[in-house]
Amino acid sequence: MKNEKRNNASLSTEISEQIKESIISKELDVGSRLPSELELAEQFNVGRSTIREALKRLAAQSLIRTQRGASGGAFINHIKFEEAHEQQITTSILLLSMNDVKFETACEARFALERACAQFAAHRRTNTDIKEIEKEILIQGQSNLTDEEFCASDIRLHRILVDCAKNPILSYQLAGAVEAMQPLMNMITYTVRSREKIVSFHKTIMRSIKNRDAEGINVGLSNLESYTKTLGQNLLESYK
Amino acid sequence: MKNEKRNNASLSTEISEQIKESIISKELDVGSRLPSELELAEQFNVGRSTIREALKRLAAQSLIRTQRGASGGAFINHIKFEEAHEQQITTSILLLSMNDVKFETACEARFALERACAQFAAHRRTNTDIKEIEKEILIQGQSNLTDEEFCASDIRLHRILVDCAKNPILSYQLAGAVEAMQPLMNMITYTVRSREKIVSFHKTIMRSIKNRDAEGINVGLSNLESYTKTLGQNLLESYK
DNA sequence: CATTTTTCATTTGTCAGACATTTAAAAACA
DNA sequence: TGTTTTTAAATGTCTGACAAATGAAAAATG
Repeated sequence: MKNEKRNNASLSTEISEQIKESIISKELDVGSRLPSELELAEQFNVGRSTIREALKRLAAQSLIRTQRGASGGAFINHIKFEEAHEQQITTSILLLSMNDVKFETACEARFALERACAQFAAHRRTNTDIKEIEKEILIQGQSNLTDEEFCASDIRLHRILVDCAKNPILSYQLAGAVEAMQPLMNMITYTVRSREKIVSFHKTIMRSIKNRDAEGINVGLSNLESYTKTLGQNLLESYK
Repeated sequence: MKNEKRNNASLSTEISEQIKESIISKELDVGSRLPSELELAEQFNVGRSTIREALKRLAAQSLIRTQRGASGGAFINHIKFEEAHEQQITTSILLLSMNDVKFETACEARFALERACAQFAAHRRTNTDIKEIEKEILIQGQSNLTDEEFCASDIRLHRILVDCAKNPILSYQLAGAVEAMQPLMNMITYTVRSREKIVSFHKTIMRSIKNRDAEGINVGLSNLESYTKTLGQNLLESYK
């Protein structure tokens, strides 16, 4: 771990950046323990609170986890898909809501990404996948379902769809992207309410997956896309 | 801002979570200022250092930025694509390197995502895009190029390719995914060295973009994919 | 009066020392 | 040997102090 000064950022920022680089460059192994806060403070020649603030920064990014007590300390964290996923979604949601992205743009991106796994999904879907999708479609048909429950099931369904591709990286990237756009999508389904049609699209897509018909999946997704876009447009015009 | 206690996490974690939710739920507007650290400490009934650690957590996620001096403080940050991008890449790189993802899986995901924008790229590419791609291809042909420079140009080229789709969300998601996999990819190009072939694939893809031939782009990307996979396999077997 | 300089109050950044709390290992004990 | 107690090390928190930055008000200056 080096000990140089670079820009004019705060000490705690610099220190956290240095440790971060050590982690990324694998100077520090996963699971290994950092020196105690007191030792780090001596090494970097700063106060303990400065070190603590640096460590909190790293903890916020799941780069380390801390443990209290004897033989406790800060350990290099093994980042799992779940954690990374959570973070990605939070960031993406904020990004979308703060940069007034057009609904059309978000919609286009979302379905383009989903279509990206159609080919794999058609080849690799299991019977379990089909059953799970059927389960969600059944749920979505219940008339006593709240909007929240319907949307939650919608998210699950699309996630299963993505998981059909049996590529964890694809799942990670896509699930993040799709879920991040869901708040925008929910705005639509909450207001316009068009469950029957959406469910019918889901059914079509499901049949294509069952038949291992990649092109059919793509068509189904594209249909759902244009329907969603229309809904979005109507909603927008109703505000004028 | 509420003031309840929930789980058994540390105070600073809880406080940062509470503020985070206030930001996501838009209780707090972008650009607005949080109370000063002293005021927050009083509000939450904790010491100032606890508040500071909570704020550092939020700063690490780009949710707030802090400014010193009179009328300084912590401000809700407007997250821009650039920042979110950086974070996403860091997380993804660590995720990939820590979860021993198969090269084949990463490769498949990467090119599937890139193909997702072929259709749009074919329709929307501008002449400027073409020029920029040609520029990178020229660079990649230079024989005195270091491996680092070649890889950097490779990244830029694929990023331009993605940007051809003129969908900022697609660009954000894909560029993140593609760049995160680059270290794995670099491992290949560094060792096996086969620039001529890669450049020839790039040229084919470029021609398809120029001709607005979406299918051609897909074929070109798929060819590049299978070639890259072969290289990866050879490299793996040479280690046996 | 207008402009420049100075002062000042506010706020974050850092440090030092103290105590609380947690936890694993060592020591004492039965 | 097995159980309980003690102890030491580490993070978590609080307090008070000072440094440094910074904008605004006040004062000095022409």
